[in-house]
Amino acid sequence: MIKAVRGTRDLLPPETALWNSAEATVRDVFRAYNFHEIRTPIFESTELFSRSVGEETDIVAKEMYTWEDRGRAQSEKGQSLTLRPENTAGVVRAYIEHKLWEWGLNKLYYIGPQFRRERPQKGRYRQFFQIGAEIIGPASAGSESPARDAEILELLATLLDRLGIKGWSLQLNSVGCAKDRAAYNEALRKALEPVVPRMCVDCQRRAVTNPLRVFDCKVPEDQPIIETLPRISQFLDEPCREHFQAVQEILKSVGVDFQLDDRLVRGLDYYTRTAFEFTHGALGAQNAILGGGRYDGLSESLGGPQAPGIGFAIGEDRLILALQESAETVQPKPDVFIAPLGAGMDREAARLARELRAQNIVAELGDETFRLKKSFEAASRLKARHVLIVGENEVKAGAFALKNQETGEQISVPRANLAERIRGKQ
RNA sequence: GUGGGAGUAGCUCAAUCGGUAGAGCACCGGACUGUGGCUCCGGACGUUGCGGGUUCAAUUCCCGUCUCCCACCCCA
Repeated sequence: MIKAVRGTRDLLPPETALWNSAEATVRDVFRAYNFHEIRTPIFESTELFSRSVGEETDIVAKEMYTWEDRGRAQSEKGQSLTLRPENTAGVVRAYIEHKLWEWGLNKLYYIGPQFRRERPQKGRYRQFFQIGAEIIGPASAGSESPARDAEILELLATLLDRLGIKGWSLQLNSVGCAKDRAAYNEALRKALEPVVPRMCVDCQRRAVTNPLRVFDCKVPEDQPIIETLPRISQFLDEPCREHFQAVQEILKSVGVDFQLDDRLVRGLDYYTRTAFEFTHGALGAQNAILGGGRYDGLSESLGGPQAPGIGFAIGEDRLILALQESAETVQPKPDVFIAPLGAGMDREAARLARELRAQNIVAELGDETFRLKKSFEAASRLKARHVLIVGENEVKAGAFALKNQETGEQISVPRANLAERIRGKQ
C-alpha cells in the first residue's frame, strides 16, 4: 500500500470543517485590521532562504527540501530550488520584486503549507501550515513605529480570543539591533567560558554552537549559573530601549497581558528588536503556538530598499490542536435527503435536487434502486434534517412527501413550496 | 539527526508457556414490497506494518527496516 510519506498527512472530514471555520474567522479578523492576502509560490530559489533565514540556522543547514532543477538543455545545470520552510522570506522577496513600497505601508497575510525536514511529533509535521502576516514598508510610512508592533500583538490577542483559544500567554522580549546582538553574543561567550565546564553536556555544546540557546536549558543544576549570565536587555542601545518601552506602554493601554521574558530568543537571523511568542499549555513540548518579531534589515539584506517590518507565523496544525481541546468538531448536516422510489425516479429526483440546490438547500441524493427503508437509513446516517420521497404517486400529484427526521412529522408539499418548507423546518 | 514506547479487521482492543487470530462498535443483507433510529437473525471482514532468521510450528523469540507516538535537538 502506498501511504502518505513520513511527516505528511491527510486532513479528512469532519476535521477539515474545523480548519475551514478557523480560517474564516482568521480572514475576518485580518479584514478588520485591513490586512490583505498574498500568495507566494511554495518553492523559491534556495538562495532566498540561505540569505534571509541564515546559513547557520538549523532550518537552512539541515531541514530544507532542496533539489536542483533541470536546465533548458538536457546537459545544462538548473538552479537550486527549495520548498519554502517559512513564508516571510517569500513575502519580502515579492515586496522587492513588485516594488510594493509604492503602496506605502503594506499589511499582508498568508495561509498555506510550509516544509521542513524534521522528525515528526505532536503538532510538528514535515508539511505544516502557517497563518502569518507582515507589516512592511518604508520607514516614512510608519513601518518602524512601535505602534505597528503593538497593533500586531493586539491583533493576535483578538484573534486567539475570537477563535476561542483559552489559556494562551504572550512572552515578550527585545533582541535589539544587529550591533546590540553582536555585543551581547560576545559578552555571553565570555561569561560562559569560566562556568561552562560545570554545566550539562547540552549546554557545553550550545556554548560553542549557539550560546543564546543556553537559556533553553531545563537542567535544574544549571539554573543558578544561567541566572548569573548577562541578558540582552542590558545591551540594548537607547533607541531600541525606547522602542521596546513604547510597545509595552501601548499594550498596557489596550489591555493586552504579556510577560517579559529576556530569555526569549528567536532562531532566525533576520529578527531585530521586538520578539514574541504565544504559548498554550495543551500542546506538550511544542507549546509555542505562534511566534514572530521585527525584521528591520531583511529587505536590504535581500537587495531591496530599506523596509522595516514586523510579522508572525501561527502554527496552524498546533492551533487546530489547541482548538480541539475546547471545540467539538461537527460534521455539517444536509437539509434534505432526496429519496427516489422506483424505476425512472432518478430523473425526477435529479431535477428536484437541482432546483433545491439552486436555492441554497444542502441536498443529498439517493438512488432509485434503494428500497425506501434503505433510503431512510442512509438519510439517518447522514443526519439529514428531512427526507423527500420522490415516487410515482408524488410525481403524478405534483406534491411530494416530506418527512421531518427530527419530529417524525410527514406532510405533502407542492413542488413550488418545497424549498420554503425545508428551510422553515430547520 | 539521537533516545524510548508502539504497530493485530474500517475503529477500539484481546489472543495464556511458541500450537496456526477473536470480541465490541461500524459495515452489508434479511425479518419488514412506500418509511430511519430499537430489536432479532445472518454475512463479509486480516499479507498480525514490511523483510529475513530460529523452530515441526511465530501475532508471540531474534535481527533488519518502515510508520506513528513521546522526548531531545530545533522550531510554528
